[in-house]
Amino acid sequence: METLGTRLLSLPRHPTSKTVNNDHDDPVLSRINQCTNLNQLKQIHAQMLRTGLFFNPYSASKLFAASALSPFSSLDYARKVFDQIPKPNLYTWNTLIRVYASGPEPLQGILIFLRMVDESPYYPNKFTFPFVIKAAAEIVSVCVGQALHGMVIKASLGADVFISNSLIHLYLSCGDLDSAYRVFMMIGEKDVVSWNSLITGLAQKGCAEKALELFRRMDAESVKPNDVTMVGVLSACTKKLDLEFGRWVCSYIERNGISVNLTLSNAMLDMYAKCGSLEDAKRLFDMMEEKDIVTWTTMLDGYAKLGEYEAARRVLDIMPRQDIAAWNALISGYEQNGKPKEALAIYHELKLSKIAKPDEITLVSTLSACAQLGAMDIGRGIHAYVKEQGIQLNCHLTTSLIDMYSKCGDVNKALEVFYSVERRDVFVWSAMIAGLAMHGHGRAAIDLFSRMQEATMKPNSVTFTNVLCACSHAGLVKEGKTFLNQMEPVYGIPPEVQHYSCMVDILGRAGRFEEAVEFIEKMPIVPSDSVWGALLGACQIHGNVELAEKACSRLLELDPGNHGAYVLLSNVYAKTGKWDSVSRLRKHMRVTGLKKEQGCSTIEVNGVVHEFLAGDNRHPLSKEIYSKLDEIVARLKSVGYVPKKSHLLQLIEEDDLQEHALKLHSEKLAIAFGLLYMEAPQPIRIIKNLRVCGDCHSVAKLVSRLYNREIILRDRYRFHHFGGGHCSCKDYW
DNA sequence: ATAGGGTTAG
Repeated sequence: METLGTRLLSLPRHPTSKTVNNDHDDPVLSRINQCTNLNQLKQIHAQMLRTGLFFNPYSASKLFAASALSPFSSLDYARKVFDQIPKPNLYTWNTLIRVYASGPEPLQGILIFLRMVDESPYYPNKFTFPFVIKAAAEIVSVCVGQALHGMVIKASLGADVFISNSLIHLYLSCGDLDSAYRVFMMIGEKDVVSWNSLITGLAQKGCAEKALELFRRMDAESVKPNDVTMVGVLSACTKKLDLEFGRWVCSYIERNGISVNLTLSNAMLDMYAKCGSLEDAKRLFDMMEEKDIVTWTTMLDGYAKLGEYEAARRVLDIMPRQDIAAWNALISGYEQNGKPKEALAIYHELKLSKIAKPDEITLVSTLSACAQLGAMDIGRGIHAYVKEQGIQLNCHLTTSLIDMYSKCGDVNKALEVFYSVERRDVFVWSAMIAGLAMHGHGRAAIDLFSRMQEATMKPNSVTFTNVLCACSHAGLVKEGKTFLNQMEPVYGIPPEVQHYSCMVDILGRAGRFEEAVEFIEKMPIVPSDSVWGALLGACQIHGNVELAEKACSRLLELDPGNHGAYVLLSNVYAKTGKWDSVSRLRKHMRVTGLKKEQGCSTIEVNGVVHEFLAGDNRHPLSKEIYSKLDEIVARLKSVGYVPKKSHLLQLIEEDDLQEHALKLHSEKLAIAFGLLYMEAPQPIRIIKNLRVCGDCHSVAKLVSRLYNREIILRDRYRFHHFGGGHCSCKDYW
């Protein structure tokens, strides 16, 4: 135990320096700077305690700085050193705040700052503020930031360019663009970092155009940009997918002799890849003498996002170290390009190989793949993994879990996740509203929207799409109108085309065609294909031939390859018995080479996803499935089921052939398969890529009664819960 | 008496 006594006893061992004037004069202090590992530093620490040198605040500050800032430092050890120092000086306090601010627990930086103000004799100085403001930026606290900004002004440090630059960074990281800009304007002598802070922050916050504008102004005011500036500018180009300007920036860098370090090369590489020029990316990649893990991952991601999966895979296989980001790039490449099965295969490979540990991003991508596929067993497995690993649910992960459970058909489980978390951002709320909406719980979705406001969470444009979608699925016309009308005046969110589409859908489903048409004519933006699609969909439900033809032709003007439009129109003709028109349409489709998108149903049994196409024999158990289907149809007919032939797109003359074609619809195969191979109380969950047809809908209702089985069917637009002969959509879809 | 702000991939 070191005591005051030891210190005094040891003092005579430093006869030449009663006060230390220069680090080089003192052999111990100069040794601190020569340490190359923690053990050496600990030996000096021990010696300083023995000799008492440690109790000189200046000497202690030197030791502490080395323990906190040197390349071999450890925060744990640094903190122990700090706690031993009886009277840390201002430099020591500042250094501790600094290391916390850029470490894993920035909040500690703020708390240390408060302790310093409270218990030390020092006032924060011009060095303190940049560190503590950095901590506030890291925890994204605009309140703490504003309080610090106030202290800066009170301390008459408002003119310090270092502090101002930190404040710009802080305000931008909290999304307060106006304040950031105000601070920027107040700086008398802006330096290159002032510009960089603003440009980089704007680029990161999705204001790419503003960032580029600022870069032009910087040029005009002849402030010389540096490499960091160019990284920010390239990042803005990347966000805008502006290859042309990106190329110009690369040549600007060359022309102006800006030093190209690894970070800047990586930013250029990312710009080329994300803006779609794999050739440029590949050329740069091959030319780069120094590559780090970011270089490899950027290249991999570029290939994966542009669908060059083999090339992406090759990069993964040859890169020096496969960290989790590399795997994530491949998984999300598949998942975002609508290849969820491939995404899951990579995830499984990752788990088996144990090369890297899945992180939140891996899980978010994989859950999204599960949601696309309706693979709930696998999704549940991931949820279990999250719990097993003690991973805290952040808002991203919460949103993904809610989305996965909703889209896999278990909205109650989604609600359970929703209620289990403490933190809910606008995405979490919106996902839950969407989940309720797609399951037809329109009222519950709207109630949740009210609760969201009670929680003072500001809705965004997506929230409103989901709320309007809820109104549509539940047939809530009046409510839908109210929400749409409130968007701009009450919430400051101008309605976009998807909101108008939802409103047309709401009016159309309710059969209020005149109103719907008038609404389209009066809407303040040009109606898109989705608006006409919504009208056409409503015409199908109500069998409105005249309007269907009009909507279809408008839709085809905007999107000539939309085969769904033909299917819907054909359905309207069939529903109203206009078989010659059906025939004409068929012929037209044949001539123009338009094919109906193939219907496909998937069902997951024990973690394996089985896929069925209409009339398909690919399944190894195909024979059993078809005989089960025969049995089902026979049993249904015995209680009076008559196949609804109007739901055929093909024009088949003979009656039994028509019936046969209907029987082969993929969702019926999946139902038969589910009845055969899924244990009784568990519901049969099916995902269909297109809208479910009326005949399959009736069959599912009857099966749910006669076989006493719950069937949950997700089609392209919503969920159908069949039970006891009824469907949750109340035959309104 | 020591020092500070802005940087790329998922």
